Amino acid sequence: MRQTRYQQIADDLRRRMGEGEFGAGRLLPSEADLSATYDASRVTVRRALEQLRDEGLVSSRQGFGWFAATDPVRQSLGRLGTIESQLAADGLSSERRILDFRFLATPPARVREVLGPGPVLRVRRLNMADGHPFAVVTVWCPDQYGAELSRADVARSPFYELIGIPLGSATQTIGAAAASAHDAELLGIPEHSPVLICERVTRAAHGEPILVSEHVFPAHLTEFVVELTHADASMAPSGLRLVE
Amino acid sequence: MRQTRYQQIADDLRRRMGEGEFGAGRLLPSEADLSATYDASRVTVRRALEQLRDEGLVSSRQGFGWFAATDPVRQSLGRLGTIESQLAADGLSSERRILDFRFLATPPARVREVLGPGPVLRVRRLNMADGHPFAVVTVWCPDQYGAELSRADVARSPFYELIGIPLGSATQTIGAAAASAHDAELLGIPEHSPVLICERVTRAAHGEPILVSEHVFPAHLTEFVVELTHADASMAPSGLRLVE
DNA sequence: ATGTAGACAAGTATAGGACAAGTGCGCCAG
DNA sequence: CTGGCGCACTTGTCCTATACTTGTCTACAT
Repeated sequence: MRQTRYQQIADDLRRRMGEGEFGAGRLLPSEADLSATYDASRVTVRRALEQLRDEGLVSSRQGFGWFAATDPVRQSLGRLGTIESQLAADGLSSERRILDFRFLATPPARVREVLGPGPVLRVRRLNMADGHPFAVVTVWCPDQYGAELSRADVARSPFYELIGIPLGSATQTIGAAAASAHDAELLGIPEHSPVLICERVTRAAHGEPILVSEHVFPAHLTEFVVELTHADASMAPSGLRLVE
Repeated sequence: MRQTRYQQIADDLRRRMGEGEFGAGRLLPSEADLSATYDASRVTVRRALEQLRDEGLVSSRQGFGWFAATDPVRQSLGRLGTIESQLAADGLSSERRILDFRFLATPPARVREVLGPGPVLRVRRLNMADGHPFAVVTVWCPDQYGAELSRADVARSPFYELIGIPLGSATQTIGAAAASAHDAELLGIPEHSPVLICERVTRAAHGEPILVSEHVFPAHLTEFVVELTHADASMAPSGLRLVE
């Protein structure tokens, strides 16, 4: 047994919810039904459901049942899956609208810090989910790798596939800020409303940084979920650090 | 024999783990299984596993099993340590100022969902770094565990130490919002300025949720860092999900 | 010092069951 | 048509039992 049974069931339910099988606030099958379909005891099914409840994906009412906590389409993006893959599973459009595609001789300071002083390709795009904008993404990539890419390439495929070299580790930084006028307009939210900002430095397998990306999400639409398999020795959220 | 048997086994297990045979928090074969496959006694297998435990590669729980401790997210989060330890390393003071300490007969709905309907202890505090506030923290804890705690206890020690039962996993949700008037005043920031909000459900080793906590940080002071040891198959930040 | 073999205690996961309490719905008496 | 009752079904909470796991110990061989 590689995993506990209730975790397998929780994973499967999470996946099924992600595929929209249980719609907006709809009821899930009863514990008895799930127990039968998974061929597991009710205790085990309950443990799986309770874990999903801890994650905020479902709620329950005695005598009534278990139901998806929020809108299924958005709910679909469970746990550590990626948004595009989840949307694809839903058959929903996850369109990448390219806003800007240009080579910069002198990148911003932060990008130079990571990628070095050379020229870079900067691509700015708007990610759409189900017809609505949900992220403004900017990607910086060294000239060397970006030179062979076309605007059409970038619109069609994820960036990482186009680079053509194996990726290694990445460092992801999550912060918050007030929306700039520009981002607010693109995302259809009021200026200065809160946004989540995720900066990511992706490195090649050999360790050299090859991509810097910044994702801006409306705060009311998005949140990050991190599973910690053993609780940290502190009440403070893990991974947090003070900046500047 | 140039090497001891248990060192050979430890080396082999280390190699197998390095090849990803036991990924992220997955269970290893039981001591009995390993004993059979390596044709060694259980004691010897244990010595090998204990060596790996000393190296931080695996953990174990009685009655459950051995599992790989190499979850990239958790590892990096753990490595970063807590804010308090960072402050201590910088020679800065950190203080916990208790704002409120009371028992609630009927907790908020979200807390009831996780902890159950019973009464809870709610502690609200202001975390200070170098004399400046940097977090408003609210912790909910079942009456059962909170009954023996005093206000002084909570001010002195981290909550997790006071509960006195071993902690298991946790689920951490990171989002952003505009600061409420109350939080803004406590943190010394303008109302509606962006804040990072981290909700955390901490479970005991046996899986029962025992703590719900909410941390509110000023966005300009704080960010989360997540290390991914192998880049995800998407440009989208890992762990993100859309909500409501 | 290292390894083998075995026995026992303590903890975990799961199955299966019983019962209480809450919900929704149809039926029936009025 | 309406109100109330009962029935079927649901979750919430307990219990026992079993199989399996790690933790710990003793005895013995190399």
